[in-house]
Amino acid sequence: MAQKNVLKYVVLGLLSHQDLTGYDIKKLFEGELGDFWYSNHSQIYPELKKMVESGLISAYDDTVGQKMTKTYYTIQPQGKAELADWLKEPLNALPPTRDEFSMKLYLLNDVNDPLIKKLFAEEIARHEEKLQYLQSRWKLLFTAKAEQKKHYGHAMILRQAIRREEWRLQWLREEQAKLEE
Amino acid sequence: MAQKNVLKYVVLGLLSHQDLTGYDIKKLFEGELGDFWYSNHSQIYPELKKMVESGLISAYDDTVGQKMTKTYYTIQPQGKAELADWLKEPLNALPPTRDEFSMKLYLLNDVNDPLIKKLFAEEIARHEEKLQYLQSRWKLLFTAKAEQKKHYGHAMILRQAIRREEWRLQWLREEQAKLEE
DNA sequence: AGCGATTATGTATTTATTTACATATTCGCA
DNA sequence: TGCGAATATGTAAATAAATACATAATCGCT
Repeated sequence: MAQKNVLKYVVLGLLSHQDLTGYDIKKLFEGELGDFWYSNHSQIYPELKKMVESGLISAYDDTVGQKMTKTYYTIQPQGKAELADWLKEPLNALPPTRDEFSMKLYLLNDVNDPLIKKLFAEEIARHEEKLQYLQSRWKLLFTAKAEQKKHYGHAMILRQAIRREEWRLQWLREEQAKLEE
Repeated sequence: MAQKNVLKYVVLGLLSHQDLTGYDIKKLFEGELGDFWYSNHSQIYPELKKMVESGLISAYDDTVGQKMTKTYYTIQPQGKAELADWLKEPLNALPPTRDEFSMKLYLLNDVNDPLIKKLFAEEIARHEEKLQYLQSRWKLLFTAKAEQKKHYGHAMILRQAIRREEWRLQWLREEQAKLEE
């Protein structure tokens, strides 16, 4: 199960700010939210359907161009109540960490195995890439201080993600340096 | 799919050091490996069976007491080859982060919502607990410097996990302090 | 000798998630 | 005006993972 249908609450949370289409939600996961939550559109659309059926949200259509309709979803009182409950509830247990990089490192084990250096180079490269992306997001969204106050939670978790990447890179480089000795 | 059957390679990696039973593997996941990889026994036993069928590993029985048999698994040449291939392969794409704490923070958004403080207290408590556990593991396994060399990969990733928790706690406490202003 | 915790191994069911399949319209641009 | 990218929405199939169901022997202790 992994996460006790957190997607439902994430969707409720997003809809509690404004009406959105399934596509909007998909775009949010691909963009600014992607570093904290993600679901494929093949999960999003059925979930929205189920939520309408259970009365948590309602739907209305809008027309784009000549014939294309898009469906917006609105949170309903029942949905607001469930969202509030979830926010109050204690956090679920931390899901088990599954880290392929660490696992390979553990299995290689021998300091002199040339694959270890390759592994570090690879891991560093991808975390550098991620850090750059996150920093560009920060610049784009929160250069204006007023925005940091307005979207406090968002600013906080973006700061956290940036820190996480910086720290990971720091550790990776330290260990890499040790390997060179 | 999430992880392209990494469990198979993890099992191969573990068996490349020594023969193990399914229960041994389960115990490793519950113990020293649990911070880097984890699977339930309901996944482990069927996976071992499949691996025997495909010739990656072989099985032999041992008797405990009067009638209890336990099954050990041995890596076969084909398994060694597949393991070596996997270790050489580039890492799979980073799985999407799904962080319930961050998600709640994002959704709460309002600095003054009293739930934010509660959320931080909770998150700090559980990371403190995890850090303590990891530190006790380090003490137990690597107080002797010789062990750090012998199990280089293991020492490395345990250090990393400890760092990760320390850093996360540092960030959490910083943000918490900001909230008090 | 008995009892509870641990060892040991499995299957069944449900849920979550990914990948692939599938289709149609609209927007921006050259 | 034509074409490719983006918008928009779905379903199907496969895999990964969690939870629940199930059973039986052994070890350590009192």
